[in-house]
Amino acid sequence: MNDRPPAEPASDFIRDRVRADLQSGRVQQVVTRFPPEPNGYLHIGHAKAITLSFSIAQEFGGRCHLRMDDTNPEAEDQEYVDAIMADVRWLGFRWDAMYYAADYFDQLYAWAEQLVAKGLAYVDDQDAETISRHRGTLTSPGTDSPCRNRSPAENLDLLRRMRAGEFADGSRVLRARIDMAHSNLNLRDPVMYRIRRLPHQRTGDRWCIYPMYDWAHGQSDSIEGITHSLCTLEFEHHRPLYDWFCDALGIYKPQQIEFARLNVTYLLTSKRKLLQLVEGGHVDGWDDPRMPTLRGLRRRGYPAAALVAFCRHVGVAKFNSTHEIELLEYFVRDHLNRVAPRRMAVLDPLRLVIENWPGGPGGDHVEHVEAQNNPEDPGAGARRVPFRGELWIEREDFLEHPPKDFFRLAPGREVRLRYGYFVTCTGVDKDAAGHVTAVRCTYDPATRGGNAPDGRKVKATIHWVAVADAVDAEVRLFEHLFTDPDPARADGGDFLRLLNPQSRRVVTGRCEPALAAATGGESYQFERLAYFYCDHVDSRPGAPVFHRTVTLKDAWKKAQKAK
RNA sequence: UACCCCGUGGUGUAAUCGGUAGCACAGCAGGUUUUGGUCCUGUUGGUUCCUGGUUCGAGUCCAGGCGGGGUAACCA
Repeated sequence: MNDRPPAEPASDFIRDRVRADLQSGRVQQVVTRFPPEPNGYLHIGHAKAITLSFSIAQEFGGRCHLRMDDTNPEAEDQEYVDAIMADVRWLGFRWDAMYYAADYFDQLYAWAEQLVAKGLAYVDDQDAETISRHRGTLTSPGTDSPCRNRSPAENLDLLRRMRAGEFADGSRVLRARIDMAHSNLNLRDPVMYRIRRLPHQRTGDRWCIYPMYDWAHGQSDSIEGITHSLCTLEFEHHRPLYDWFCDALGIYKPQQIEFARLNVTYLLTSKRKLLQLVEGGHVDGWDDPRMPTLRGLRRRGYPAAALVAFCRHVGVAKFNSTHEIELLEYFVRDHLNRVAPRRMAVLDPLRLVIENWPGGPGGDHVEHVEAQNNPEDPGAGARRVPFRGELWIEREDFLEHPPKDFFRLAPGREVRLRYGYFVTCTGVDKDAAGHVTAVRCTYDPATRGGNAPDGRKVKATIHWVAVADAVDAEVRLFEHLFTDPDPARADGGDFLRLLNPQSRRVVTGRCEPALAAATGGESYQFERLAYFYCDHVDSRPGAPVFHRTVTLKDAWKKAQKAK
C-alpha cells in the first residue's frame, strides 16, 4: 500500500534534524506550516511541500498550520485563498490551525517601531530605482543611503506618517539598518515596508503600508511557535535575515530548513510560464487536465492519494533534481489498479459481425454475460453486459496480415471476446478503397463466458461493446503537454514551441451501457486501454465526459515502437 | 568575477560510532493470467565528480580542484 504513510518516519536530513531536536529537548512538540501566497493556484510542486510539512507534523505527533502569506495585495485574491484551502483538503490534509500573515500586521508594525527606536531601522526617501542602484552588485558593495543616519526620533515620526498615509505610494520605505557591504545582498539594508494604497482582501483599507516577505515571514513563524520552518532552496540566502530579525527583536527564533523543489519531466512548475499557457489560450484554464496544477491533475483523474504517495516516495534533499514522470504515473496506476472499476469501451470502432448468431447478426437476440468489476478486488462484484451479433471491437485489435507476434484477431484466427465467447475470423468486408469496414466471424456457443469446455486456449482476449447497446460518450485523450522532457530548458516564450499538438485528442467512445450512469469524480479502467476519469466539470447526467488519466502499460505497443 | 548550497547506477533516494553500495521507478529476461494490465521471479547497469591526505579500513573525515544550482524585486 503505497498511499499509507510508512510505519516509521523516513530518514532524510530534515527528519534526522527534527528527531535530534526532539531528543535534545530543544523542541517539545513539532510545529510546521505551509505558507502559500494566495496569488495563484497550487501545483504539484506545492504538493511536495504540503506533504512534507504535514507528514512531519503527523509522524512526530506535532501540529501543522496553514498560513496565507498575504503581505502583498497586488496580485492576491480571496478566490485563491479559497482555492488553496480546497486543494490542500483535496490532497487529504487537515491543518491544525488556519492563520493569515495579515492578522499580524499590528504586531509587525509595533515591532518595526521597536527597531526604529533601537536605531536598527530607518526611513529612506530614495525611490526604488535609486535604492536598487545603490545596493551594489554581486561583486561590489553597496553604498549607504543619505537617510541612513537619521535619528531614531525622526525615523519614528516619519514611519508613523508613512502609516498614516501622509506620503505618496513609493515615495518612502522603511529599511533595516544592517550592512550595505554585506556579501549577502539580502542584508544590504533590506526594505521592510513599502507604501501601497491597495485594498487588502483581509484588512480592507486599514493599511497603506505593507510588510515585505522578509519582514513578515520569520516573525509569523515565531508568533505561531513554528519549530521547523521548511521552505525551498531559493530562500537559503534569506535565512540570515530571518535570523537577524528574530534576534534583533529578541523573539523566539524558529529553525528554517531549506529543501530542493520538485521537478518532474514534461511538467512545468513556474508560475509565470503556467500563466503564459493560460493567458495564451494554449490550455483551457488553470484546471485544464494537462496542467500540473492540483486542480488540473484532479480533472485529469490523478487520485490525491497517488500524488501524496509519490511525494512521500521522492523524499527530500538539497540536491536539485528532476524526477521522471514515469514514476508519478506508476503511483497513479498502482492506486487506480486497486480501486478503479473495470468497464469496456471501444475508442476506434471496427464492426465485428457474428454470422452464426441466432436469428442473424443484425437480429434482436441478446444475451447478458457476467463481467467482473475488478479482478483485483473480488468484493467489487460483477455486472451484466449485453452481447449481440454485431459488436464494436478496437480497430487495432484486427490485422488482415498479422506479423507472427500479433496475437489478436486475424483471418482464420480465434480469440476470446472478454467475458463473452470465442470467435473465429472468417473474412472481412472492404469498401471501394480497400479499407476494412467490418470483420466477419463465427462464434462457438459452447464458450459462453469465455471458457472452452474442451480446454482449448486462445492467445488473446479483446474487449467489445454491442453495437445496439453502445452508449456514445465524449472521450478526451491526453498526452504530455510538451514534446520535450525539459520544457523549462527553453527560456523566454520559447517553451511554447515545445507544445505537443497532440496533447488533447477528442473522440467518441462506444461504451458499454453501465458507463451511461458514470458521474463526475469517478475513475474507471477501460479494459486493455487506460484509466479514465469522469470529468466533474463537463459531465452531465446521462452524458459523461471521460478524461484519459494514464494508459495501461502496453507491452505490444512498446515492442512495436522499438522496431 | 563575490557569497551560499549541492555532487551516489538511466532517474530519484538510502547506507547506525568511518567497516566495504541497498531500495523504488525505468530497462532486459522468464513465469502466471479471460486485460500483451496486475502479480511473481530473475537480471543488466555505479572506479559513490576528480586528485591527494588521515586510517587496518572512507560514499561517509580533511585539503585542493572540477562540475551543477541559487542570489543583485518597494515579489514571495
